[in-house]
Amino acid sequence: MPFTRKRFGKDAYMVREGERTTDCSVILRGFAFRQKMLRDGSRQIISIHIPTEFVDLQNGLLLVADHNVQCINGAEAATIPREALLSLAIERPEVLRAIWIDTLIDASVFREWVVNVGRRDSRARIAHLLCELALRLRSIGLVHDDRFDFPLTQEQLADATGLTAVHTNRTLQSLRKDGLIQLTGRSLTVLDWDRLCEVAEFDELYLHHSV
Amino acid sequence: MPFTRKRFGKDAYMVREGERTTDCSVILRGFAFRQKMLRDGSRQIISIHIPTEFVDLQNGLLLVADHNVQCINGAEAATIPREALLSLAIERPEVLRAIWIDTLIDASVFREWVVNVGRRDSRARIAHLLCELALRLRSIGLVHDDRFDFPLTQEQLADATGLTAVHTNRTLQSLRKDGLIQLTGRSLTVLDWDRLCEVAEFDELYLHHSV
DNA sequence: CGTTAATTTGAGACCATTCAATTTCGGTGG
DNA sequence: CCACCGAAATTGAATGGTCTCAAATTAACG
Repeated sequence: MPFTRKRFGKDAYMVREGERTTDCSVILRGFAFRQKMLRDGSRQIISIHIPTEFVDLQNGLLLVADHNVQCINGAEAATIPREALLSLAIERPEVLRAIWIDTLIDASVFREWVVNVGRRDSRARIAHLLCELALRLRSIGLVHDDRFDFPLTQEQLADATGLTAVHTNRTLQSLRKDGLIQLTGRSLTVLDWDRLCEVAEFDELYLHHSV
Repeated sequence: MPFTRKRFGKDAYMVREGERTTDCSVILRGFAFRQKMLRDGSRQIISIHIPTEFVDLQNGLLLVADHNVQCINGAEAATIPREALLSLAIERPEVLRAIWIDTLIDASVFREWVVNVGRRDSRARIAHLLCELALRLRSIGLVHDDRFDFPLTQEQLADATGLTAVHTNRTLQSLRKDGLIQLTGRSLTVLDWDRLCEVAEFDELYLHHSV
């Protein structure tokens, strides 16, 4: 399948809202997130994406991007022209199936994020985001001894959880004080997985890892 | 295509979280919504669905439901066995394309809801939900003179916007006082579409109606 | 009509925000 | 290697939007 390898610098945009879409990208290295900006300058991060994941599969059929995709500390991606992906999907049903499942799981994650920002308090919100990220990173082998790379700044974490940076800071301190996590620099260690899940009311069903 | 016509009573569950899925349903009459319950009894409504829409297309490939689907004031749906839908999709690429687009737009709506509950204040949240619903209802001809059927109770509206019922009530009053909407019984009239959109910071791009 | 569900109102408390200042950290050049 | 710099993290204090709880009013329904 034809693809182009692309490098993105720190905080670079991979897709911009309103742009006509032409291709889909898989992250090869680094992290990215989807986000929307509001007029007052505030930002909502909608999902975080890790290597091996598509960040914009919807570009396969939707002609205009409805949100931004931004990478975090520089990333590398494989960009595939829309037509190449579509024709492969039509030729090989198992590819189509995989793509569709990916889309469906994406949607499931979005639903859980609605619940997260809509109904959980600040501790649970942040804990939930960490649980999700830990599990997804584990599935691609990027967690070692309950420790993984956590590239988000506290401001970005705030934008992902619908909180302010200040309150995110205080909430993280609260989680640390309780011995749930350790967060230094860009490295996060889950000290007590069970209690973290408990605080987050985390149920991994929505990730559909078994499918 | 084989399907069963099903009737659902007031507040009846069409799909339950954790259940093994077997089929997909299209709403023929009435409204439904997707929701998740938290342990403390609080509920987050994730999306609202109107006639002609699939409520659980993800059941085509995901084997376990990750959320509940509940109808509002009684509804009627056409239930299609998973296999029938899948084999039709494989036979006829244009059907598959339509199904995939539907899934993608669904996901786009979820993303916008994340933004809504994550970053907008109570007035904007409710206004935004109303704008979205009005536009979608208009596209199937259910809006007349800027008036449409609004079946949600204030408690359900609260669960959809991540607010409490009390605060939803006060916010609705505020929108009424400003002459933006009229809401009596189960009938909603948009009195000033432009200003309502303004309050909501509504941009219909994410609905992808042109695709 | 009677009964329950839904809406409305009031008052007080609290979680999260805002704004501003300070400290720490990571990177860069002298 | 250290001084410097900007970004990120942290702290404090005051404000405010939303919540909680409880009661009263209105609407819906058999």
